This record gives sequence, C-alpha cells and structure tokens, in this order.
Amino acid sequence: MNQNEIKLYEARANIIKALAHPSRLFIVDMLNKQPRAVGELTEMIGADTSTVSKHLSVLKNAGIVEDEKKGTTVFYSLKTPCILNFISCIEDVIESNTKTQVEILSCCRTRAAK
Amino acid sequence: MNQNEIKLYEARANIIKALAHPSRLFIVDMLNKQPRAVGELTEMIGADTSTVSKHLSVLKNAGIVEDEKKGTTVFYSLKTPCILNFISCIEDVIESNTKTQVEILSCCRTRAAK
DNA sequence: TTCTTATATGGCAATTTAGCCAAATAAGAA
DNA sequence: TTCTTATTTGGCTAAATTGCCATATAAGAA
Repeated sequence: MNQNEIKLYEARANIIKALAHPSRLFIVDMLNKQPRAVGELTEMIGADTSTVSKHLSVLKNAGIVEDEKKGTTVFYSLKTPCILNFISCIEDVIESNTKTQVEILSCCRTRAAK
Repeated sequence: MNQNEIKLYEARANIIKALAHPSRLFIVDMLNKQPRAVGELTEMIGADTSTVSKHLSVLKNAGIVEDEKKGTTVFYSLKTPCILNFISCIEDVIESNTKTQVEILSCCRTRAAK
C-alpha cells in the first residue's frame, strides 16, 4: 500500500467505523423512515441523551446524517440513502453465516445419532 | 429497542466492525480480484505477518472471507461479494463529503475576496 | 432578565482494539 | 526424525471507543 492507497482506505474505514455500532445502525434505520429529533431517538434507544447526541455527532461528522434546528429542537435526517443497500448486504452475510451454522449443527447431530 | 432489536443491531454491527479497518478493507479489495495467500497480503500491506493473520481471522469470523489450505499455504477468498456494493456506497459518502468541503471553501474564498 | 426545555460538550473509568514480538503449530522436504 | 516454510496464537502495551454524570450552551417563554 502506497501513501495514496493508505489515505483511501483510511477514509473508507472512517465512514464504516461511524456505522459500526448497534445504536448508530438503529438510528440510520429510524432516519430512513423519517427525520427525528434527538429526544425521540433517545427515548427509542433508551440511553442517556448525551450518549445519543454523541452517536449522532459521529454520524454527522462521517457525512451520513445531517441536522436542522427548529427552535430548541434539532432534527436529524439521513443524508446518504445508499447506506441502506449496504445494510441489506450485511443481512446477506448474516444469512450466510446462519446457513453455515445450520450445516455445522446438522453435521454434528448426524454424528451424534450414529 | 427491545431485546430482539438489540440482538439484530448487534449482529449487524459486529459484521460492520469487521470491515472498519483500513487493512481489512484493502484485503477485501484484493480478494475481490483473486484469492490470495496470507504471505502475499502481508507483503502488500507491509505489516507483521501475525497482524495480517489476525485481520484475516476477524474477516473470517464475520463470514466475509473463507480460507482454504494448500500444503503449508492458506489461501483466502471473498465469501460475500455484495460487500463491494457497500463499498461503492461508502465512496458516494466520501464524494458527498468532498462536495460539502468544496462548498464551504468556495463560500469562504468569496467572503475573503470581498 | 430569569426560567425552562432541548442538545451538546467535558471529563472520567471501563472496555475494546491494534500491532509487535516471541512462541506454537502444520505440512511438506531432506 | 529433523529442518524449513507458512501461518496462527499468546502476551503485552498503547491507543481508541463507549457511556454515564455533570456542566455548558441555545432558544424560546414568562
């Protein structure tokens, strides 16, 4: 890897890191349906407001969501909808992993039954 | 989030975490072209063999790559090609972020020129 | 102005991750 | 068997991440 390649893969990794957390993936799913205020998301997630605010800030810094202030309320919305295709791919991986597990289990059950 | 939702988002996050590292993204790109031995990837990345081996193990545990031993050499290959669509989405995010930066810069230059 | 509501930020301890070295293992060659 | 090559694993320290609490800020209401 030369310097340019390193920069490229670091840039990609930074965005992916922003997605690599259960609460932040939940937020992406929610914002796909409609924009939401910090307070709404906080209630749905069930964590401290400051925690959710920081998660949103991580997503915002990565360019995945954007915010708009209305009065004292800040509404967040999804900036890059293609993120959702990506999640469907992750589901494919999970499905594939599940199949592998099933195969392993059926293998062992057969052996045990012998 | 109820317990099932938490499990779902944790499962997704675990797979995404496996991708959230420059070297591992590089590996995914390389394996998309062709299967590679640990030694080849190690040389391309320029890190310790043990480090690369551990990165490969992370990807394998996540179900993203699979391995096949031939003699003393272990060849890794991409198990879930859709991972690449996802990376193209990440590129979209990077492009969008770059555009935002350009807008910010052009805004400030205009101001400074006044 | 002060009060209240909504968010963001600072700070800290606990947990996780990364990468190197050294040592262990696997498989074939001599 | 011993030697060699390829890879993995254990162990360790350094760095990054997480989540809560307390505090600060922003904006409107009184």
